[in-house]
This record gives sequence, structure tokens and C-alpha cells, in this order.
Amino acid sequence: MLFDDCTLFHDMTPDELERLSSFAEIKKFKAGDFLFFQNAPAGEVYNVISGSIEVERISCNGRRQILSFLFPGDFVGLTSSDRYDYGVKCLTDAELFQFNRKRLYALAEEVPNLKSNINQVSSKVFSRILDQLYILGQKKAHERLCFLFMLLLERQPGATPERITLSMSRQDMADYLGLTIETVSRSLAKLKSDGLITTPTLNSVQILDLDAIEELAHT
Amino acid sequence: MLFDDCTLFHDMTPDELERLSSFAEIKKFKAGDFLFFQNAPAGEVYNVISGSIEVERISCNGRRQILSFLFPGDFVGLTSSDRYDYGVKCLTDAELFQFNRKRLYALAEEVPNLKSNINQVSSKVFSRILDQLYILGQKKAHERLCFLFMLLLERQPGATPERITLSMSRQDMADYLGLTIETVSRSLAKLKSDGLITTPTLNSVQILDLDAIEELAHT
DNA sequence: CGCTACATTGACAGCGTTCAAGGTAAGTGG
DNA sequence: CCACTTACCTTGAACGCTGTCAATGTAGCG
Repeated sequence: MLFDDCTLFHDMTPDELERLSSFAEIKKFKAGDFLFFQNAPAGEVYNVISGSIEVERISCNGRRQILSFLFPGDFVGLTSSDRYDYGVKCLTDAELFQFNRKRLYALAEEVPNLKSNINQVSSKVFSRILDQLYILGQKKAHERLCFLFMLLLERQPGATPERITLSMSRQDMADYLGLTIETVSRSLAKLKSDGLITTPTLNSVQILDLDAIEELAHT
Repeated sequence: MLFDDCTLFHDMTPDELERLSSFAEIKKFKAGDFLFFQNAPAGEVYNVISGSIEVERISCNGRRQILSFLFPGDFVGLTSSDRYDYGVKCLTDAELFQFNRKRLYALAEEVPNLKSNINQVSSKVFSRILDQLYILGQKKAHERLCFLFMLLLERQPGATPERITLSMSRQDMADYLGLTIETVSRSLAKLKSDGLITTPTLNSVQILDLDAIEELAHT
């Protein structure tokens, strides 16, 4: 089993990896499949091998907030309650490692590197949520879009300024950024008319002025 | 030393509490004091005994996002990086337990209850941030205010629907809710004119229709 | 009393939502 | 191969909420 390139497994010895793999399973999902639903009992933890995935939370009145997009190396399923407080859905076909939560945590007690890797990943998740919080609290629609582009550029495998694939729908982008699909469309149009991006296809973006996009995303 | 009423110390034996207190200090702060600044080296962890406190993050362009308000029992300082990525400021005079982070974590390794308490607290923090994310992404100004009222009602000691003390300024409320002070003022005025609240003083709110406020806050 | 900091209110503009219509791409069946 | 369907995206117009700028009001304090 190949554990390369997963932060979770950095710096572990072959022996430790062997113990880990004894209860890891590789699961394959199709686009649209759920890893698990919101409020389902929390038993498993996943590490993304390939594919794009979204984490969503639906409120009692039906409004949806996407909490994050996941890419290879990302980790999901952490919770200290006994139920997941979010649902996780595949945007594309995807492969993931699946671990029994309790057994993973038990092993982490014996393998310090694994434990520190888990902490590192959790802390990364937290830090990203804080970034998103700032974006939602402080920024305009087109700036939020730029933030999303920079996020994809950084995390989505194969993404380059010349071609960023949007593996999610406009609705997904809207629900992630706290906007409506119309505003997403219009903001895309604005960025295009300002000469900062082009959209070679419906589901891809080419960045023409990376500095400007970065500026809009982060300032 | 009194460790009552702090989630962090639930279910610990007198002996364990004794070991904990050996490196805990009670620190007193004045309103306006910072526990620590953003980007300062992360060495200490705090547990609020009394007072109201805010956690803030300032971006490179000077805009400020308040990440949370803290009240007795809350925990702050957790980070896996070696620097705090937020600053923490007292809104009122406050007392806190201060722990050396490394020593607290080391003790947690030996005391399972402490460890599970730390995890529980961290997870609570995370869950609250997710709530806030939803609020910022999906809700209107007056709904965000109601969310804040419900939060204070739940967490601020002594808060009742008859009297909720606003220990923070309008600017703080605005920076927490992703609004401007003018919008906060106007939304307060609207809630008043709709007969849902009154404001006995500048810094307190009385809730007249709790069901309606709750509805606005959560749906 | 007057200063200062903070909060409220008003006018106005702009951004984002809403509602509605039109366009585009992919898939299906004739 | 083409019409038709369907799902998704874009665009337009009107409205309303929120931000901005400016003026006014208010509480606390020397």
C-alpha cells in the first residue's frame, strides 16, 4: 500500500506503516457519492488519495454552507462527538484511505510521529477555516472568487495559473463563498472584463494577472 | 486553588489536580490588556476564570475579524504552530489560569481525563467556529445580531433574557459579525422597533420575544 | 462645563439578491 | 444526424440591504 505524499504518514518507519496499513482500507467513490452524511455516527476517518471532495453543512432551514474542499493529502472525519456534524460528498471520482477512528487514535498513542502528524493536519484544517471566516466576514464577491482560485492553485494537483480546473458547480462555489450563483457568474464576468482571467471552458479558469488576483485574494 | 467549573478539569482526581496546580498560575488582567499579541511566540495556554475576552485576527491590510468571545470556562492558546495566529484582548477585567503549554500537554499524556477534556474543549472551539462560518456566509445583519444575543445568553454568566450585558463595543460586535458599526446600530434599532428587544442601557439588551430572536438566530 | 470617545441617524450610492428570461452543453431517442 | 430534453450557467432589471460619508446625539470624565 502506498502511503507516499500523505502528510498523515510522514516520518513513520516501515514497521509503523505496516501496523497502520493493517486496518486501513482503500475506498473508491464515484462523483456525487457521499462518504457519510451529516449526523451519521462518526466511526471512520478518511485521507484523500485522489479526487476532489466537499464538506458541507446543512441547516434546519435548508441553507447550505460548504465548509471546505478537500484534495489529495487532506484528512476528514475528525470529530470528538459521536456523530459527524457535516456531510462529505465527492465532486469527482475519488479514492481515499479509510481508517477506523478509534484504532487510528489508539495507534497514534503508540506512534508519536503519527500523533504529531494528526495534530498537524487538524491544525491545518482549523487554520483554513479561520481564513475562510475572514473571507466571509470581510471581502467582496470578486475577492472571494480570487481567494478560491488561489486555494485551488495551491492545493489542487495539476493546477497552474494557465489552467485551473473547477471541479465544483457554480452552486458549490456560491455555497462555499457565501454568495448566490448569479453573483458568482457576474463576478466571473467582471474579472474577465477586467482582463484578469479568461475561462477557456465552463469548468476551467486561466489566470492572466496572477499578481492582481493574489492581491485581491489576500489584502 | 479552585478548579471548579472549568471543563478542562472535570473528573480529575485531587492528586491530578495537585500536579496541575503545581505549574498553573492565576493571572489578573485589566480591561484592554492583551493576554498575547498576534504572531507572538506561543508558550502559554489560558483558561478563563472570570471576565469577557475577545480573540481577534488582523490581516495585512488592517481589517480585523474577531474570531470569538471568551467567557469563564473557555480555553485559549491552543495552536500547533510555534506562534499564535491571533491576538487575545480583555474586554473587561479578567482572571485566568495560565499554563505552560508544553507542561500541560505533557501532563495530559499521563492523565487521560485531562487529555480528553482538552480534546473536548478544542472540539467545542472548532464547532463554534463552524457556527460562526455559517452565520457569516448565510445570514442578514439583524439575524447575525440575534445569533450574538443567543451566544451571550448561553455563555455569559448571569445573562438572562431580561438582561444581557454587552461587554464589547459596537465595533467589536461589527468585527465579530462581519458588519459595520452603522449596520449594527441600525439592526439594533430595527429589532427594537419590531418589538423584539429593548436596550435599557447602551451596553445591555433585554429580549422581549425570545422565540422570535431564537428563530432569527438559528433558522 | 467642556472634552473625548462612542453610538445613532440620515442621505445616498453600490453591491448582492431575487425573480425572470435566455443561452449553452451534454445526453437521449427518433 | 438531428430534434428534444435536461441541467446548468449567464444575463437583465428591479429591489433592498449594507457600506460610506457626514452630521448629530450621548455618556463618561477631568
